[in-house]
Amino acid sequence: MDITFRQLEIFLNVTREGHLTNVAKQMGLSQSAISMAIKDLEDKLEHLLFDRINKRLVLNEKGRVFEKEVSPLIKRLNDIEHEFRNSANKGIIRVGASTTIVDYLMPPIICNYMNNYPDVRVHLKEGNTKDIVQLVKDGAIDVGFIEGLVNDPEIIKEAIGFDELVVVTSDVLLDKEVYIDTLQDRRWVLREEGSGTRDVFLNYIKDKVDHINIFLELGHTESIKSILMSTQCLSCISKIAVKNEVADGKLIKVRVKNFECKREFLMIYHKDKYLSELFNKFVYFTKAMIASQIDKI
Amino acid sequence: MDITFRQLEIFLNVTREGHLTNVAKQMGLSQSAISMAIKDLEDKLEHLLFDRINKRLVLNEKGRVFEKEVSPLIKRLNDIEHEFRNSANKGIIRVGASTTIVDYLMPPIICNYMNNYPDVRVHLKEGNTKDIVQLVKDGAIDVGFIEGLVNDPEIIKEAIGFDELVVVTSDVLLDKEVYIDTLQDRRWVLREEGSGTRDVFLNYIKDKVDHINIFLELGHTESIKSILMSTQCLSCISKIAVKNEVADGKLIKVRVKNFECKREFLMIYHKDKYLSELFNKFVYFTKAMIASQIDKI
DNA sequence: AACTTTTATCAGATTTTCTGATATAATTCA
DNA sequence: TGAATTATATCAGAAAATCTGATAAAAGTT
Repeated sequence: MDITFRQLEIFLNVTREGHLTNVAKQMGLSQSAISMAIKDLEDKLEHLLFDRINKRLVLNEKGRVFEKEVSPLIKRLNDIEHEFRNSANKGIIRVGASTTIVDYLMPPIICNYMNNYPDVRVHLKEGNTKDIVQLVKDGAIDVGFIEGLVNDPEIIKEAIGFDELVVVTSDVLLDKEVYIDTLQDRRWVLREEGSGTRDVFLNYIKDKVDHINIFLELGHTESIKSILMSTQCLSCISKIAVKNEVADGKLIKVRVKNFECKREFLMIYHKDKYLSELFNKFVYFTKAMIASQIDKI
Repeated sequence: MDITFRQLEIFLNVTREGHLTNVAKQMGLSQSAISMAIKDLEDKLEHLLFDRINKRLVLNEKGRVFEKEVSPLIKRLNDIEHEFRNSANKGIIRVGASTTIVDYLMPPIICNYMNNYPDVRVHLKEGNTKDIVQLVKDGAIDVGFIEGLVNDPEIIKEAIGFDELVVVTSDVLLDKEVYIDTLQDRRWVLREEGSGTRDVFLNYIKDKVDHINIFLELGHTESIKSILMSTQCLSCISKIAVKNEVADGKLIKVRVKNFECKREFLMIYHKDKYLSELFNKFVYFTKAMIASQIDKI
């Protein structure tokens, strides 16, 4: 019904050889198979491609353009097929990560990974924990890194490290030991609803304080840090996110008594995900890198 | 045994649709046919291309690169096939022509033809009559234009116009009526052996003179003209070749009495040549152009 | 829990492709 | 010149590939 790959290969061989018989031998087929394949191709294209001159088939004016146009494509397709078969380290991996991880852990990891696997492209998607879980469930990403909790029968999760949320501010008066309830009426800047960081914090303190004064909600940790540095607000965000600012003295880690707000970083993927060599290597590499990143803090 | 065009098309459709069932409907095939085609492709490539997540097939990290690489090639192949079928005016025509025709008739014709048929490439080969005949017999050129005679059962020939050989010089003393035998001892510059022009001239005068003083033999008509203009030698070459120089007074056409050395221009092609629409149009166009060119002289 | 939807797989039907024999046509050789 | 050789074309039937319809399996929906 349609032109086949095979016919094009036979065509190109005949083009090169000029003799059906040679091509037949070369390809381990009968002469009649070659003859019929060429005829069929000509029928389908509605033009003769060869002039039958003496005992040879020579490309005619139409066949020449066809050869010229088709030949590089077939070569390329053969290359792709061959290359694809023996290239375990080639692919396009889609990764999703929630905000803190995207901003503070992933960039150096991806960068390092891509240096080690130059034929793998990594697409990085950002989203809150809920978004990332949904993307994994849809198969829109291969693997997700999240800060929150999941509980879904479709999803396989692996803990890859601990994170700690700390209370920070630029108010020097708070550079001392305090109890959390003495802070509950100060102006707090938190991440927007749906954020894992926010949920974990609010969940953790709900037994310790009866309310908290949420003054501002922002989508990005970086914006929160900017606000903190220019006002006397407080926030509770990942230790990793404020590592540099605390070291430089731009922000102060408030020493809240009995406050140990930890959470896990999780790697998640779909239970039906086929674990290709490439995928496994990526996961292995990334887990190792994240562990070493966390250790540094 | 090998990956087929069909499988790649099915693969790309599944890629787009995500559902085998939809693709099956779309392509008018059963769902199992699609399923088996995909499985077979995966087997041949030795990698899974899709993750089977819930009721859908979603590209995995390997499938994504394959899709990215293969998709443009398949699109291009489909385009070529479609375009080729309905493009009567596209091709690569190989033309051979002997020296005089190549130099003085073909250039404007080819140029004009290519303006009218922008999708046809013309390859022009030069050679003496014998060479051109052999190229036609081998099918290495589609059509030849020659000045000499042929007689070969394989070759179809058509007269396309008359040419006249004239005696020319820059010696002003010869601007008068003369007999050929009064010139035989002057210095003649002729084309090399094997040239149609030379053969026709020598054959024509062999009954009129007993010898001729060949002073110099050159491969190209233009070189002969250069020599003529800087010495007082004579030559006998095509009227067409010296048209401009005679008009400008740079060369003189010697009025030799009883000298009418004519020959035919022939168009030749192989008897087994398939006369495609494109070929016929080219031949028609070229014949008309040559006739009009010759008329101008 | 029953129904629906979707993919996977199997055996057999269908279609395509290939083979082996033969026809045709031209060239080479005796 | 005529026989042998060499090449392509074509045909009928064999072999292989592809497709269908039925059924299984698995998950979502009602």
